[in-house]
Amino acid sequence: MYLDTTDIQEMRKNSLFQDLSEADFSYLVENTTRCELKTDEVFFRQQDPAEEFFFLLKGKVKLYLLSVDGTEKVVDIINEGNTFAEAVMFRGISGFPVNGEALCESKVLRINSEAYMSILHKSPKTCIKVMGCLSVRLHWLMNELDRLSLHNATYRLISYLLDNIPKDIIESTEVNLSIPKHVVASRISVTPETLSRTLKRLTEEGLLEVHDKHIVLINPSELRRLVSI
Amino acid sequence: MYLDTTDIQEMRKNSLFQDLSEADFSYLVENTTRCELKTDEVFFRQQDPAEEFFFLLKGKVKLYLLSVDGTEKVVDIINEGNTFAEAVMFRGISGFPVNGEALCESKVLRINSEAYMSILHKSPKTCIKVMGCLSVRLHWLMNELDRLSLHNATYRLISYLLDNIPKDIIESTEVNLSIPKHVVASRISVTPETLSRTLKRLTEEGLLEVHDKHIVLINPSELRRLVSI
DNA sequence: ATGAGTCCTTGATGTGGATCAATAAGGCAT
DNA sequence: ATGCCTTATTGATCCACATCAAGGACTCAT
Repeated sequence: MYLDTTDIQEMRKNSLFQDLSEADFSYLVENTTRCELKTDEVFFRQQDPAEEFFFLLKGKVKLYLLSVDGTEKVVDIINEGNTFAEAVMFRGISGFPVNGEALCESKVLRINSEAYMSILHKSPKTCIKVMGCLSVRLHWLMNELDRLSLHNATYRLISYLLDNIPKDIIESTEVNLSIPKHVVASRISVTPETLSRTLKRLTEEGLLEVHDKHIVLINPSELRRLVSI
Repeated sequence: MYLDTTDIQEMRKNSLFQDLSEADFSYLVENTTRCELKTDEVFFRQQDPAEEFFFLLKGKVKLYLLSVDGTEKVVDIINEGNTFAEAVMFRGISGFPVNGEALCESKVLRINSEAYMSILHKSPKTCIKVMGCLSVRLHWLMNELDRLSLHNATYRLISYLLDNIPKDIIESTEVNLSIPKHVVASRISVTPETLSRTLKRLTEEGLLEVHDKHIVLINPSELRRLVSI
């Protein structure tokens, strides 16, 4: 399925495409298709040949790893307006390192990697932008590694919640989990049971209010203090 | 201190510099200094302004994070011939995300980031090489994240040991830990006590032999089987 | 409305690894 | 040699979290 005007506009906004010349961008658009995903649809798997990368127009996508016994670890949750799996194309080896699955009805653009690479070969400016994106992710991952090994479940939950609100908010704010709790659990590397209990404890301590997927952070400043200690 | 011929030769071998023209490379060399480090010498800290990145000529360097209570997590151990902290220069923000400390007497080249960036601006080919490096690191980190959250201490220790021998070796092989055991422990995110006990258990199971820093992997195939289950 | 399928919660129990503490063993300076 | 310091080992204890198991709330197809 091909792209319509609004798709193209959305795509253009992303930092990987902003700097492209009109001609290059059109060329890229010609090498891009749109694709609609149903909830729970897996649209690429670990080891699949990676001849394209993706731009999420609408919906939510989880990237996850499967271990041999079937347990899954959610590595990242992609939101609208972001690209993903773009790092794969720069490696020699082809093959996705993770699985990609839609968490709800979603629309993604599949962008041909070779087409994008040919453009990069002509535009150092874009290259440097891309490197910026890559290294931001790199540092984010390093931070994740740190959180996992240095900190406990409560810390990780609070961090996750705080990541969903602007950094300067100090009054009571609501976070709307748009994904099932068990996916959140996997994202922060705990079991659903532990997530449930941790939420309960924080509620008893007067820091949260949980109404299904709506979570009220009663005292964001106090929460920030907790994770910065 | 400035570079001598062998320094320059070593540096040239690294993939970040291989593709540079003779002129560009010379220019870079002019913007590079050498620096000798004593054991345990900290030569950059988290938040320090990052105006350069590094190439390790000789020795060993650990990159680590400190949390507020002083516990440290070794994020990576750099070996001779590799660059590090190069990802920092592509982010907008300046400031190292980790601390760097020599594990033994070491020699590093400090390469001016701005000089390298100006070369990148002219050479898409090099850009793409750099992106390759970045995404390899990205996937390596993702793998680490996976190991940490999905697997236990024994798994991580065995993986660490196996990373130090060629992938096709099947007979008994010796791994020489060139770093103190407690650094290994931090690298795989366990306490020294746990590392010690795990080594002991694997020895009792006939899989290893430990002689101080020399560890004999008696049956590499069996060890590989253990971590692939 | 009935049953089946999710998703979440709650309780009971188990365990891997951290923590605390003591001891040993190897530099290294005096 | 002596004492000191760092690294490594070993035992005892503790705790955060996983696991197992059961039940409730909700949605959806029949």
